[in-house]
Amino acid sequence: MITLPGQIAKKLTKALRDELGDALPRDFCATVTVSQDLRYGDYQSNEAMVLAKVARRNPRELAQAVVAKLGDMTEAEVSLAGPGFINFRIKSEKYVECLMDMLRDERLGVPLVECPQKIVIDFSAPNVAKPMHVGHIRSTIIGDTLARLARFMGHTVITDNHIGDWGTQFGMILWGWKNLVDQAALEQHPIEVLLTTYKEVNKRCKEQPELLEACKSELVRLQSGDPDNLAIWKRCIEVTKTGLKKIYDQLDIHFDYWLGESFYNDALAPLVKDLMARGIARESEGAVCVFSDGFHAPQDDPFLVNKDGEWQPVPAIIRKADGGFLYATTDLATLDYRIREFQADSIWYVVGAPQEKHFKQIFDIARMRDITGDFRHVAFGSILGKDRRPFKTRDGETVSLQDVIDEAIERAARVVQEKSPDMPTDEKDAVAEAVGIGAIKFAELSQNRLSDYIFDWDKMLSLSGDTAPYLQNSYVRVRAIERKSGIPDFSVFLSDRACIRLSEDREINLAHALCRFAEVVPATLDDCRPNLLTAYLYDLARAFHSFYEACPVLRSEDSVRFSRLALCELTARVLKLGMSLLGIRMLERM
RNA sequence: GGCCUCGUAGUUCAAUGGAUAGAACGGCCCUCUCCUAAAGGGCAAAUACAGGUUCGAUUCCUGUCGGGGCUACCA
Repeated sequence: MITLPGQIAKKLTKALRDELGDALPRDFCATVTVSQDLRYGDYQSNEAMVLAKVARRNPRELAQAVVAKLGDMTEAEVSLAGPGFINFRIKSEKYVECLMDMLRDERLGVPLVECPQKIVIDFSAPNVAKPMHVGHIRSTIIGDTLARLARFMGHTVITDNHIGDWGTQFGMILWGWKNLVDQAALEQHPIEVLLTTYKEVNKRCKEQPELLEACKSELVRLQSGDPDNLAIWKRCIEVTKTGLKKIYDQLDIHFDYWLGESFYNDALAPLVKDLMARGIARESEGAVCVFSDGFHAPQDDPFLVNKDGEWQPVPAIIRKADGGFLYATTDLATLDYRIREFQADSIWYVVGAPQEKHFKQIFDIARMRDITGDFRHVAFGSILGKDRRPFKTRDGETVSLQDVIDEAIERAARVVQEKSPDMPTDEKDAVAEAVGIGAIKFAELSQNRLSDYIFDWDKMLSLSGDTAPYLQNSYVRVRAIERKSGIPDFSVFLSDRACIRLSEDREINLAHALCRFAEVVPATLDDCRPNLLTAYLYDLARAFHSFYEACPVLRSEDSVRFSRLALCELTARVLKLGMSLLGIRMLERM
């Protein structure tokens, strides 16, 4: 199935080829975009103005010629405007056809990708014994949405939670476990005790440098295989995983694998040896490093930095002078494993923007090793505090993710109590959870992925305006209409009588919005930008609410009633599917 | 110092080089005998500064000012 703008683009491409002949590149494909201002049309193309330069022709004259070549289109009325815009106003019957197609299609018109890939998505990745805080929201929620989108588009997706289960924090935890922890309390509240222990040792280390040494030696003992320390370490991971899974279940986020850093432990020494043997890595100042191989121009080289007008090496260190391995070493082993064992075509790392250089180096080392694949660092901006400075993570003042979730559900519960006091308690709880968690996810996904944003309780947990509950409410409104319509099964009812008629402005607006779903979903995944989908769904819900106020459904008759019921049902389906791609639940009542 | 990134209504955010820069919150007006008012309909309000590229710049380039990040043994 081809989207509406896709059909137009195809014909436009042909018209341009007829007009320009060989001046057009062989693989040229015209783009048709949604008009910003609906007075000009529904879709527009700027190709004439862009290509006029290449063809050395007057843009308006070229556009004129292309419009003539297009002739009468079955899809749209074509017009020419300004310096060479080609505008398309979709014919009403074409919208009707599109809506009818959607009614019969489970995918609601969204095409599958032409070349399905196997994609490993690496996201969330919290550290053991340190609970998730607001800083983990972005990776966790964006990563989950990308996984859902990619699967829906037809890719094979493997989600992998690369937890930090082998870091230097274990020195402190081990020392604390042996010297501070009350074993009885640990049995009762393992996660809380683990956290307070870590915080306490961290605090003491800052005051007593000699304690830090004790912690380091605990770490060395762990890494050299001391059975006591290994047992404690394993117990920490178990406890942490149990706690994490509770949050993930609540968020409805699940992983295919939990291959943490420790999983790659045995692969590190051979990897470094291999890199040295192949001349990719060498010793420098006692450490083993990968330096630039001169493949890139200096300004694009992730292993060089300009200092006082000269290019200085910034190697990736893969083994410390003391023999220890680092983040980069583990990531190289991880990439290796994913390509070899998972047969991945592509790996997406949903990790903050500050690590851009790290990933450039990792991907470049993969190139040096002749490992090929589509490696992407899906970066995102930082979460800032009110003072516009990065949210601090080590001052103990960070808000935990669980607190954010609890607060969101609590706020939602108050609204449910206020709006629907007669609802059964069980349902109230379910609504509060879906609304609260939906609000968090939607707020996160509405942001431009790459911009920093300021964390604000009221904004993150807002329940009115451009938020998840606004969309959930439009779905609830449809469901209320459908319940009262007395029609038992909508899929049967709608397939029996194929007729939609659009006359009111608000019906046409709604129809337009519904048909756009098919083009928005692929675009969202192409750029890894969930905010395209949230913005679209909000637009759709707005069109629906507006339609709902002006166009009575159940009180209208015959074909109008049928037509409006069909619009309602399609709105519900698009909203439900769209929100499910964002990992947000819809409700029958609220 | 060098490199990267960001500066948009009072506030928080949008806008593949496109036409009159969109929303939300907050502010000010309206709308519940009517399918859930968690809603709808209005009003006021913004591209840091200075140049350049072109039919056209919030977007690309240069410079200035300001925030953040990175810049060899943390992850």
